[in-house]
Amino acid sequence: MDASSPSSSNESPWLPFESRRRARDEKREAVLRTAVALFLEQGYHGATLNEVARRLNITKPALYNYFRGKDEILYECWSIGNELVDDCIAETSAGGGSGLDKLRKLIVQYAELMTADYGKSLVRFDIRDLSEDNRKIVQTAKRRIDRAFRDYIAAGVEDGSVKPCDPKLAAFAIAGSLNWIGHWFQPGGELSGRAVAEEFAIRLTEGIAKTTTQVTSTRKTTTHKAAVPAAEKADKPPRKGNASREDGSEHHTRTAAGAASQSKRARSRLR
Amino acid sequence: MDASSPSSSNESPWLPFESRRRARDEKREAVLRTAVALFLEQGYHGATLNEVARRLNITKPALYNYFRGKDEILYECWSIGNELVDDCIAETSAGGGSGLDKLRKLIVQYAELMTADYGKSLVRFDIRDLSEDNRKIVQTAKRRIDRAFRDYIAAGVEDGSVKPCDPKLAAFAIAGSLNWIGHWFQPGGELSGRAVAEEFAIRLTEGIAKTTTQVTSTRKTTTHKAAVPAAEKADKPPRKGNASREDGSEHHTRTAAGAASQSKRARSRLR
DNA sequence: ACTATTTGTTACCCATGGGTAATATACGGG
DNA sequence: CCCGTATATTACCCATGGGTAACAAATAGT
Repeated sequence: MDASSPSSSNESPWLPFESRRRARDEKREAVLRTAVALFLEQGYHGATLNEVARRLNITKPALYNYFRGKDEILYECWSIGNELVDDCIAETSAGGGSGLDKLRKLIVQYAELMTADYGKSLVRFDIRDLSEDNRKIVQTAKRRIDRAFRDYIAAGVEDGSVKPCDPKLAAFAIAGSLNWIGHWFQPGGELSGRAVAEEFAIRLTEGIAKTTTQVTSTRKTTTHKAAVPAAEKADKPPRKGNASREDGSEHHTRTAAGAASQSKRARSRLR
Repeated sequence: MDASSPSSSNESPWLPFESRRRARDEKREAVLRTAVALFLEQGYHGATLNEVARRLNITKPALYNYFRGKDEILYECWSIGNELVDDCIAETSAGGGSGLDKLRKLIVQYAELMTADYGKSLVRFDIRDLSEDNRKIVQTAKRRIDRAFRDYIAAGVEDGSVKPCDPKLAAFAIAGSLNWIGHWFQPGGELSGRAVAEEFAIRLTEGIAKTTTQVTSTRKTTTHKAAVPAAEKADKPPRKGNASREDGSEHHTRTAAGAASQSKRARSRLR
């Protein structure tokens, strides 16, 4: 299909060796991309491995070169999404600002994740379809995400940027709205994921923000066109480039255990 | 079709006949109650009909006296939940008040529904597991629910009780928070369903309400259960479709089509 | 070219669980 | 008492799809 002819001529002699590994990883990711799309489209149980394979122009047993089984594929899809969320949390936690600021940043990023496949997998897939071990990992990670929301809210209450409220319920309310995006959002719609994300960041914090967004009644800020504060070009995804990738890891990622913690693995270009 | 011969017992001659029907309906509902609990507990695909039957102290084929198949059981579970929601909407629509008032009433009732099994089935079950026909019904009903939220919000914007906003997005945000309840709420927790519901009614409208909400958290509002018109004898199927069940041929339940509309069927004590 | 490894294929296995047929039992009615 | 209906049971079918074994083809290393 691609990149077959060159590389051996003027490239490093090591490259063929590495290119094979890279080809493998790319194939692995291709499987995941196809699988997550199919799982979302037809549901985990409705989707068959035969269909996954067919869309990749291979046959079912070939998939078993890369994954141990269907449930591991599911887990890996989820895992990628989880890493993306972890990155969001790490980034918002690292950045400064009040509790409310952090909360809003997290909402923006989380919301946008929910508009993409791997993000959707976090909320659309059923945890019970995973193996015992992986299910525990997922549950733990979900608690961590929940805690991030609660912590930011609690911090906001502390520093005065958020009205006094029950962080637990407030976090549930916010997370619910955000997770729901993963159910209704379709890329073809009139709203971009980014637009939805920024709208939600305002809307969901309007009720608990103490720094009132002061909607002066004279300006009707129609809120959904251009009222959003322009969102400083803070889109810096190119932070911390994809440096260390070939840290000779197990070529199967297998065991899947312990993979949900360190999210810095800098997945290349996802979504 | 009635006016048959009297009978021998001290009760109405109709009674044995009717008591048998009632027994049947009770068994049907028992199946549904068991099924919805099991589906929620283990997931639709994880739950087996054998297990449903086992919990009822019967065997799998006995279930087929009441339902045509697993997917119909799923649909009926969903249908009950949907009727409950329809009742909420009918009630809030009938009551007066501003758009915001209606919205809050709907939120309270909808939220409390989400803390019970049949309510959860609305958001936890996968629409794709239904038959083609039933899936269409569900989709239509979901749109109707969504529209209720949007309409109330839009009405609120009109009458000035709600800040100008995009009803579509606001409805998504609110519905998301509410639906999420169906995922995290567990009856054993520290918060009652009612408490969560009333908290959410305030919290979710705080951002869009124009009238500043004085949070008097002890809001013992409206009727929720007793407000339903008694209608004990209302078991007579209304003219139209639905027909009387004793049309020997299809002793199963009406193809499930068209059952999602009329919600006043006064299900006995659910939840 | 020869060999070992990776990666893919064809052909198959088989556990699962939804669904059905044949049949037994309880029961109301004449 | 017998019949018809409703209900339940036992025993079975079988489509589905995840998973595997045996084998073939491409590829790297020598």
